[in-house]
Amino acid sequence: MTGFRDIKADILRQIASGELAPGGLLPTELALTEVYGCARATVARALGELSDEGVLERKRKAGTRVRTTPQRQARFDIPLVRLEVEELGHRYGYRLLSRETAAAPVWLRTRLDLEEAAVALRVRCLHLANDRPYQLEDRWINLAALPNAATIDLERISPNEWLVATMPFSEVEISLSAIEAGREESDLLACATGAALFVIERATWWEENGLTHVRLFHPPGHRMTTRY
Amino acid sequence: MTGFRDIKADILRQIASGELAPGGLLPTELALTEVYGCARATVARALGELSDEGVLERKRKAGTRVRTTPQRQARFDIPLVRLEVEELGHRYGYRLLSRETAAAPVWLRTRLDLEEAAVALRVRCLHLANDRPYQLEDRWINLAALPNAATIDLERISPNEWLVATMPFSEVEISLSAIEAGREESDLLACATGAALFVIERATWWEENGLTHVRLFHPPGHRMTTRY
DNA sequence: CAGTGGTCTAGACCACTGA
DNA sequence: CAGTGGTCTAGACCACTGT
Repeated sequence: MTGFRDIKADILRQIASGELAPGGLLPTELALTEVYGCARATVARALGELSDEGVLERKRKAGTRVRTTPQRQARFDIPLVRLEVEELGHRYGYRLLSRETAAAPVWLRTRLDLEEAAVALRVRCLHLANDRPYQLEDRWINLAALPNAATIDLERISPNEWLVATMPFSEVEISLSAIEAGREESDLLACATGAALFVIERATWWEENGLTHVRLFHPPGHRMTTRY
Repeated sequence: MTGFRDIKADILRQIASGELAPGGLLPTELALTEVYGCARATVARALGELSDEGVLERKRKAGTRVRTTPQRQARFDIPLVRLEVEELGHRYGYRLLSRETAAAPVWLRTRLDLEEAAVALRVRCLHLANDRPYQLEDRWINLAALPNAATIDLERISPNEWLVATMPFSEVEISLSAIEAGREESDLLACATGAALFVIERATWWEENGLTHVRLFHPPGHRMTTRY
């Protein structure tokens, strides 16, 4: 019995072993049904998935080729902080640092495409693993889009968690970078001023309306890892 | 005509609008064929893809549910440095810094599961964008697995590029982090000592054999971004 | 054990695109 | 314009798993 997984595995094997060179042309789907003794839909699924994964390149009439430079993609899971901490076997803790309503600063308006008069809720909080700082969250919420946010009891539930449960989103932009810890960040994260922090930045929209922007700071040594 | 994309879009819309609550149960595939007026395979494809994307959760007999905490995944493309630079509209440059053969240090042997006597080629080079440092590459290549590496003209082609064209791989681990620039890194990347560098680390195996390990350092301000 | 998803088949029509 | 992939249909059998 030849399943679509078998076909994928066989093609990957052929690429690895050199039988299929980068840029090389594969047989047509119809020809492959005879090679593998299965229906065309099965071959189509195998090739289609390999194409999605960036291994193959498919064009009508031109056929299916092995990508010359395999489009490597790294997929990272972005779980809730709480679950991430618990997954590590640590005790999760949460502390609200500050919460204030203010006019949205220019950079935020630019980033989320907000109106000039936009008002935002700024929340800063700390996520702990075994009582040690794990992640510092600095969030801005567009109150025009999410008026309920103003009434949430943020002492008990983190904005992260509330938003995930509440908010639909249509578009997300995630950005990773490194930054030197300022005086404040180093205090809160219990590290040296000037230390290298790993920063995850996320902006979220719903139907063209900017909803929220958050910067998540991790203390030195933090790693985001994926394997495939 | 109802295609699988239409079905996906409609389900996402229902989740966003609240018609389908997190944890909520969807109708069975068979029931949905009547809702959308299409074959079961079409519904199956739509639900299957949403499941792969982490929006839905499917179990036999139990049915299909909306994930309570949407398993958000961020996909980042990891292209060849040269292409990445050219994509930005900059002129790509490359400079070989050093190249030496040495016994593999302990951390490398541990990381790649190498034998005690393993010998490695260490290559350090700099990738430039418009003559300014863009990425510092510090690579170790396991010569037992890739003996050809010793004979490559690394003045002309970067190890990155050579490996992509030459090397099949079965397993990759990518790790992102932030690190303070040491004296050497800051010199080469034209930034201050102690500046926060964004680091991409990648280890590659082929059939249980460690092939190469590389650390890619980016100067302050560098961002890795994705949108979906 | 019965209901649900997971996969496959054989056939069909269409859209795109290279020759 | 002809060949290729992209998608759909109607039907089938199976594997898993909750009841």
